[in-house]
This record gives sequence, structure tokens and C-alpha cells, in this order.
Amino acid sequence: MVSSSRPNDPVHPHTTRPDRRPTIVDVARAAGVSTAVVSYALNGRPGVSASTRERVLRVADELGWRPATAARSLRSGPAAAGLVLVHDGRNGARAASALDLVVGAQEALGVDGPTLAVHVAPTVAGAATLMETWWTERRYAAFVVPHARSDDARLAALRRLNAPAVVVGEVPGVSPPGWRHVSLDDAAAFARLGSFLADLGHTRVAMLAGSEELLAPRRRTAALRAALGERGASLRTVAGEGADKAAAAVRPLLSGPDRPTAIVTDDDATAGVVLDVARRLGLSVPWDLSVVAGTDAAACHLTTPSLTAVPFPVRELGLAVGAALLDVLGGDTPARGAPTAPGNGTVAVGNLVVRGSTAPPPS
Amino acid sequence: MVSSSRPNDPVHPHTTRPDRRPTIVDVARAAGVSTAVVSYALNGRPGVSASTRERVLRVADELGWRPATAARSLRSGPAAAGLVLVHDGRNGARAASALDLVVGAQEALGVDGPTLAVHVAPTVAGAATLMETWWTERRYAAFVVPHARSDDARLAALRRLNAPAVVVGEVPGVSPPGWRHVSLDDAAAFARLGSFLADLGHTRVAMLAGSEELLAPRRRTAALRAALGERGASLRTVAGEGADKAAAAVRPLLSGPDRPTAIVTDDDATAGVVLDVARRLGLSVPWDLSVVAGTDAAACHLTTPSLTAVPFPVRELGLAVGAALLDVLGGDTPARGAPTAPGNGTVAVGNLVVRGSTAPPPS
DNA sequence: TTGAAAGCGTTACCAA
DNA sequence: TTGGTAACGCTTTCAA
Repeated sequence: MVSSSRPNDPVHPHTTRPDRRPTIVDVARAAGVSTAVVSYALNGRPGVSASTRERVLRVADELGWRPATAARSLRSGPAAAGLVLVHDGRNGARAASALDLVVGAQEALGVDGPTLAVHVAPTVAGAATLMETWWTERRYAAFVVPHARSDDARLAALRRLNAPAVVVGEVPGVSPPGWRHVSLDDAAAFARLGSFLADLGHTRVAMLAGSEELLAPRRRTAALRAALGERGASLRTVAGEGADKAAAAVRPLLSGPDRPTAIVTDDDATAGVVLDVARRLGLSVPWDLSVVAGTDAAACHLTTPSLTAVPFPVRELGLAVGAALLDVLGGDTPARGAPTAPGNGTVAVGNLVVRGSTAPPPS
Repeated sequence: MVSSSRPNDPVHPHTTRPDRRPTIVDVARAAGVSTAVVSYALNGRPGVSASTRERVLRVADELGWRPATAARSLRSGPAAAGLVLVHDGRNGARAASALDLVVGAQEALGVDGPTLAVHVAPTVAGAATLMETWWTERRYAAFVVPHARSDDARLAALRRLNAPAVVVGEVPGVSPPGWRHVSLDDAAAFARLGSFLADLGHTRVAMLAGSEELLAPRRRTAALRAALGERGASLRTVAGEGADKAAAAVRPLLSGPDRPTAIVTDDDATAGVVLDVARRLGLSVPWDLSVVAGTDAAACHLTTPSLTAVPFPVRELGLAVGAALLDVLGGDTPARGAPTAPGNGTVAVGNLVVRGSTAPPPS
């Protein structure tokens, strides 16, 4: 029976306790050197002879040694980064895409690189509080702020704490030196969308803009308006976040005179709502009305007709976030092979994915 | 200019360095006591006079003291739990629901309780590797294993490491004492679904089962079959995970003779595929064919018709996970107010959400 | 009820 | 190129 003898073993304090994981003291003893040498060898620092280094590495590997995160953090400060997701349970597709962002970031960080830990908070303010707590507890060395908003409590908190951060999205004002920004070039994509719709012949387009607080919708709307305007088409903007509000906003829009012949939404769920309202009003998509989702997601395939959508290269965005994070955390060895990405970056958005929800306007 | 004077300040080693966050030494000095007393007071341990305790707490609060995670972990072992999500970028709704699980768990853990950190891995094997690494690095005190599978590398790894865990889903065999299990009572829900379909008059039902590796699909299928069988209806099972395979599996099913009059799927995305195939074959849902999604999600509203679905109380599941985690991490103060949930638990699934995709079979 | 001090595992400085 | 050793911030004996 392998019982665990936890408390004070009266005998040799450092000998083989049953489930003890090895420390550098064990490695040093086994290799016949001091802990200093072990530390140097293990961290690839100069000042250790090749033979000693190799022996130490071998012994460490044999013993299955791994650095104790706590000890290392205590001495050198935390190495991990934290990302607090704002999730209120309603933003389905956005939530899933956040995970893809994390996947991309992890990939850029590499397996041996710093860790990115994800947490979830119901509100922006809650996220800010959590980050503040964890910063003062020295739990993380930097934070990733996804979906930056115009007046963002998270950014205010990080600014005040002078904490390093990677911010997804451009924010107004000048940023602290420890910050990096990564954003999506969706303005270009929405400009192309404007051209696309104008080329189809649409002259009255409406944009059902999502949250005013998010920065992306504004940028997108502006780009879309400019592109349409250049071609003699007009854009009407209608606010409507969330399914209910969106439905309430779309109904009068489609019932009134001079109804738009194309509607662009910010996300996939809202586009689904538009499809639904149109159907109830007896409008057939795409013949009576074109609908475009501003964010492509799996749900865009599920609707009838399937939704034409602006791509959302969230994994690529994640890669950029990871690169920026490496930069923020101390610019050491980036994942080799990958071209050392710049700290700040803009991620390109591909061409519109044309599906079944767009057509020329009714004559 | 507030330059940071990092390295060895030759002067008082412990005086006010610019951005130094306070330690218990600072608190002790300010309160005029020793660090031991501070530690006792801060942790609510007996052996400190009420007046001293209060003074210490006040001073700590004034100084904005927070425990340094690393130091505490080094001494007492890690306090946080880790959850590694398996996310391959395809399972949209499942991914979003995983976040709701985390939200629920956090709620049960409470704001001052242990932290739950989420990570993402592309495969089950990758998740197992990560957990093993982090266990040996003493990063986490326990792990949450979501979506346990029948032959799960994660469970094998945790077993081998003798690491505490909360497993979502029942697994065959006997579990280590440090494990807790939380699962969804979807068998009951699928039994009710069987009754519902039989009562509508369906006699030929098909189940489009998801991954064979996941445990839930089997349990669900068995319960559905039993309930249908009791009422003289039959269930045909068809394998088909992922959109393409599902479509390929459904097409012959609906084209052949004796086609089922109702199809049940495991998740929302697959149900959407079924709707699509049915439409292409000229079958109108729900009049020619009823469709039920085995997992309710936001996407179920987006389809035409909207999908009747089995509820998926993932937040409640998360609450149970959080309670189990508290139990595993050392059974200390659970979030007060909440009735101390048992370590192992089964979460009830509510009644079928009937929407537009179900009707009596065609005469 | 309080204080002094020994760790926890690593890193990094200073001497040898 | 190596070894000894003092931090890092906290918890927890053991004495006073």
C-alpha cells in the first residue's frame, strides 16, 4: 500500500518522500553540482561548461524535473498572462470566437512559452475588478483585453495600475508604453462590402449597428457609409443590440416607405433576426431584401437562405495577439519559424463570403 | 520623472520603492506587530486579540495589501483549479456553452474563493499533456475535465498523476478518492422526448448520434430507445458527426423507403444540417418530418422553422462543478447562502422546449 | 497573545 | 567555471 506520509518526516528532510516532485536540489545532488549551476544550466545561461550542462540536463530529465511555477514567480515575477472574457451568456457566436482567439494566441506563444489563462466575467466592470485583483496579487505579468470599448473600465484600471496589456481594438488617446494594440482591418472589409452592394444595384442600405460601446461597429459603419456614398448609395443606421431590440428596430424599417433593399448587421445572430422579421412581413430574401452578416460564424450556414457574411479571421487575430504578448512579456525568443511579428498589428480581413442572402434589389 | 530603480537599491532594502506593492512585512511594521501576527489576523486564525486583529486588518486595507499568489502557493501549495477546454474550432455551440459552464462554476466558487483558470487545447491528448505539465509544475491544485469521453487520455493522465479532479460526465470504472463527478440527467430528458414523439404519433424515429467517443450520446440514445420501445415505436441510430458526415448520413435515410418521420440529433448544428437536407429533398418540416435538437442553443432560434430542443442547463451544471471543486480543494467554506451542494451530483434537465420543428407525422 | 525564525523552490550575486 | 548564500512573500512551528 502506497500510503502518503504527508507531515513532518522526522528522518532526512530532503530524501525521497513518496510523492515528492523533484526540485533543483535533487537535481544538483544527483548531478554532483550546486544548485546555482543547475539553475544556470537549466535556463541556458552562459557560465557552465558544456559537459556539466549536458549532465545536468540529462539528470533533470531523468528525474522528471519541472520548474515549480510558484517558486519561479516568487523570485522573478509572474510569467503568465491573463485574459478575462466578458460573457453574459447571450453572445453565442462571439463567445465561441473568443475561444478561437485564444487558440490562435496559444499557437503564437508556443508550447514552451508563457501561458495564457482565460477567465470569464459577466460584465466589463467585473472583468476590470478581476484584473485589478490579480495584478495586485502578482498573478499575471500582463493582460489581454479583448473587444475594447470606447469607455472601457478595463483599460482605465490597467492604466491606473500601470500594467502591461495587449488591447484588441484601437482605442482613442495615447497608450502607455507597456501596451500593444492589435486590431482587425474590418474598415477595409466593410468598404468592399459597400462596393459589392452598390455594384449589385442597391441604393438604399441600412446598417443595424450593434452596441454603441463597442468600437468596431462605429468603424464599420463609417467605412460602409463612405463606400456607399462614393457610389451614390445611401446608408441609414439603426441601433438595435440584442435579438428583441433588433427585431423591434427592423420591423418599422421594413414596413415603412422607401424601405432599404439591403440590410447589414454587425453579427450573425442579428442577421438571423432580420431574416425572421423579413419572413414574417412576407419579404423574400434575397429577392425582396438582401441581408449581410457583419461577422461570419457557423450559424451563418444554418439559416435559410444561408447568410452572406464578412469574414472574421479570429484565429489570425489570435496569432497577432500572441505575438504582441510575447513582445510585452519581455521580447524573448518568439516561436521560431514564424516571422517575428510586430508588436502592434492590424490583421487583414478577407473578401466577403457570398452565400444565398444577397441579390440585386427588386426592380 | 518616475523612473523605476529596479536593481539593488543600496539604501534601506525594504523602504518605499516606487511601484512596490505592500507585503506583510510592511503591514506588520505599520501595525507595530510581527509578521506572524499579521498572517494569523489576515487569515482569520485564532490566537490574535480582537483589537490587534482589527488594527492589522485596517492597516492592510489602507495599504492595499493583497496576498502574493506565488508566495502563498510556494508555502501552501497551489489554490487554483485548471480547466482545459478541447476546442477544434468546429464545435461552435458547444464552445459557447463551455463558457457558460465556467460562469456557473465561478459563481459557485465565489469571488473570494479559489480561481478557476481556463485554457484551450485542440485535442484531448493535448489537453492531457497540458494538465500533466501544469500538475508537475504545481500550477494547479485540481483540474476540471469537461465532456469526459469513454477512453479519455485526460482521465488516464490525471489518474496516473493522482491529481484531484472534477469530471463532468460519468465514466466507467472506479474513480480515485480525490475525484468528484458531476453529470447531466439527460437520460431522463431523452426518455421524456421519446414519450413526446410517441404521443404525437411517430412510430419511426431516427437518432443522428454524435461522436461515439463522447459518453452522453450513448446514454441519450439508450434512454430514447427505451421510451420509444415502450410505446411501440422504433428507433434507428445513424452515426454522423460533423456537418458533412451528418448530411451524408441523413440523405439516404430520408430518401429510402420507410423513412423516419422524426429525427433527433445530438446538437444544434447537426439539426440544422438535417433541416437543410430535408429542404433539398422537398420535405417540409415539420409536416413531413419532425426534427429535434438534442442540445438547445441560441442557434435553435435562427433556423426555419425554429428547432424544438432538449434544454441544456449548462449554467446549473457549472454551479455543480463549482460545488464539487470546493469539495475537492479542501472542503473549506463554501459560498454561504447556497445550500452546501454534495460533491458528486446529477443536474436535472428540464422539459423539452417545443418550437416549430415538431408536429404529428404525415398521415 | 506575541515574536523570532525556519522553510517552500528558484534565481542571482559574490567569492573562490 | 563553480559553490555558497541571500533574497522573493508567506505560513507555521516553537518559545517567550
